[in-house]
Amino acid sequence: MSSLAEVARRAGVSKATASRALSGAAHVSPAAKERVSAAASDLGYVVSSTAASLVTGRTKNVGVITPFINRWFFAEVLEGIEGALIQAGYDLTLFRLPAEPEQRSRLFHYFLVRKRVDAIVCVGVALTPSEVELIHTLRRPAVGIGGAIPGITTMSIDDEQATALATRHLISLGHTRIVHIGGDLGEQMDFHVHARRLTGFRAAMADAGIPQGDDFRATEFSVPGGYEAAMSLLADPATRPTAIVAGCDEIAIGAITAARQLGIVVPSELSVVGIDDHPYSAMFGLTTVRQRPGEQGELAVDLVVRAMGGPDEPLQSTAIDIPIGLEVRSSTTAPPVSVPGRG
Amino acid sequence: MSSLAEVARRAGVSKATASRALSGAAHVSPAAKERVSAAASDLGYVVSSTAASLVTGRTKNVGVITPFINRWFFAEVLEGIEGALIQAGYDLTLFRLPAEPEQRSRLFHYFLVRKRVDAIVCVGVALTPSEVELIHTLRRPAVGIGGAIPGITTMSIDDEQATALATRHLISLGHTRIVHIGGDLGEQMDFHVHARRLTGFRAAMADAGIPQGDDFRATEFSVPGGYEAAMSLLADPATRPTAIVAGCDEIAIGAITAARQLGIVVPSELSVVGIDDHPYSAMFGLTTVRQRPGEQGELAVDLVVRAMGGPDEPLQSTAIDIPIGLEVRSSTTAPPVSVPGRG
DNA sequence: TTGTATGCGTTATCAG
DNA sequence: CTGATAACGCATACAA
Repeated sequence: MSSLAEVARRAGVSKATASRALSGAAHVSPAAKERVSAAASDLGYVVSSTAASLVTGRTKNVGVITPFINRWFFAEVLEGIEGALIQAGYDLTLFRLPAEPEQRSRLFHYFLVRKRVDAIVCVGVALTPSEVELIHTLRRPAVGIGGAIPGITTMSIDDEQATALATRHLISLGHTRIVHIGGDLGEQMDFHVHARRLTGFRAAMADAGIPQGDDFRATEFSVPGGYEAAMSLLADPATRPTAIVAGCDEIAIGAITAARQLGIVVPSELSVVGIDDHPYSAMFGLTTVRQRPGEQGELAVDLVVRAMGGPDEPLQSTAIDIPIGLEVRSSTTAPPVSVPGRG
Repeated sequence: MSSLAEVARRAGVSKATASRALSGAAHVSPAAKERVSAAASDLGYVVSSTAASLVTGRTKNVGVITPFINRWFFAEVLEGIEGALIQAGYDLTLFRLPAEPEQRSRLFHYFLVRKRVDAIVCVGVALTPSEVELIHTLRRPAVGIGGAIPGITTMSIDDEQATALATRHLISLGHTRIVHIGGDLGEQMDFHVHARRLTGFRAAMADAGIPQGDDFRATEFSVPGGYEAAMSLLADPATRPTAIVAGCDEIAIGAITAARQLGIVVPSELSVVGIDDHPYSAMFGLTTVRQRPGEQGELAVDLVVRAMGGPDEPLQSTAIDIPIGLEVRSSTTAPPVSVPGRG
């Protein structure tokens, strides 16, 4: 309510020194500083960030774009971003990316562009070349999480390596009849993660010289999705695999639930491995490939904050590879019947 | 980049008419309007929201405060809020409420106060009287979700009625040995929902004249939490209950998983009912009490948007009761051994 | 219908 | 170290 002018008057100084005293940017005599702070707190003064932004050109606010809020990976990233941002003194304005191209365009050209944000963090959205160009003309640092985007700094796990790692773990245990339950290739997310995870799975199988037949089931990236897919996959004892590589932990958990329901013992009769290290995985003893989305969010904030602070050295257009690791629990073991091994 | 002045010059009009043409607020000749829009799109002009805010005093931005992002209820509410807000032309800046009092105070007195938001939506946070007072002196409409707050408009389900409804369902089926697995009363969330749900459970039991003994287990509001609690609760066949009222669906799902693991058949040997209607509930056939968090978020936005649009008629300080309903699936049935009924 | 002029609340420049 | 003063980019009251 009260303005800087009132604070200055009450402290008996000019607006300029009041501003300097409050922002702490320049040298002000201790006495003046003291009087100004006292006046400010008396009046309950708080800067108008809009006025400050108008003159500085900086908003102390970063925009986050994401297609989902209520999904584990995205929510986790968002939490990481939020924490890091508020610690760095920035606000976070949240934009959910609409699926429809027209709405999406409106987001970029109307909401994002009004000089409201100093930087942009995209999670799980593959910017189009024209969107990248828009961001560049805005001269705002941007970083992406979840996949590589030409022209901007991004970070993500290597999706092919993730399923490959999981698959090799199974193969090293002696499995050869392995099926991948992953995301629907038609309902791709922005970075083709479904396709990439399938590719990694098949590459690992091929590398091991394992012939591939009916090796893939598509389903929703959720527990019910994994449950349904596994229910049909495991129904026939004659044809069912000895191991499953799930596209994510939620699918894996659904598959384990289905197996239990069908009386199939995990891991002695069926091994299951997931990707994520979801908080629910430990309870199911799920062996999984660990990724820490929250830390990815924090790292992204580090990068944009540094880019905003420093001079105009624009963020390098690099694709950072987030390390992954295999978390071995009790959902994987050697297959029930001995199969011809390789060593 | 380009300013209104440039647009005006290019269109051959004054800044005033350019402004009027773009905002569409006042009458502008079709010809002028046409030229201005053309000039604006040629230049890729976009209003500076900070400059506009400075003069109008409105930011077209609402603040959302929530203690969690990555929990089903909160994320769901957030999605509802986000969608409604963007449709109404507002941005959403997200604040996660820190647990520590000092950080919390900083959030309110520093971040929230800088004339950045036109309104506030609190999700699952019980504002203190002084926080309510702060919001009132800011003269910003505010609405809360998740519990009643004296002095501001709030909405929530009736937590006592929710567990009471679930419990009565079980009682009507003939159960008398019922246990409530709910949240830890020590780790209360802001609105004492754990305590209120326990109260509703016990009230329903008392109303039915069922004597209560060891009738409550505290755990974490999560699948693993429900799993662990149920594992120990159900271990002894001699003492185990015939039915469980879970504090939320995730606990219920954990309990069902535990029961299956112990070879206890749901529902013939054990009935389980939850609260929420979580997307995973259908897969487990979980009978539950439905609440739609997303719709609560949308309703909250409706209210604040209306309050911002209209004159200074501040939001009524009412507590809106969100309707709930029982969703009967296959996790509940009559108890295994006949017990003395009442009718 | 249109143009002119003013002010929103700060920060930054430049003297002093 | 401090004080005037000029922007920042826009919306509006007022005059034409």
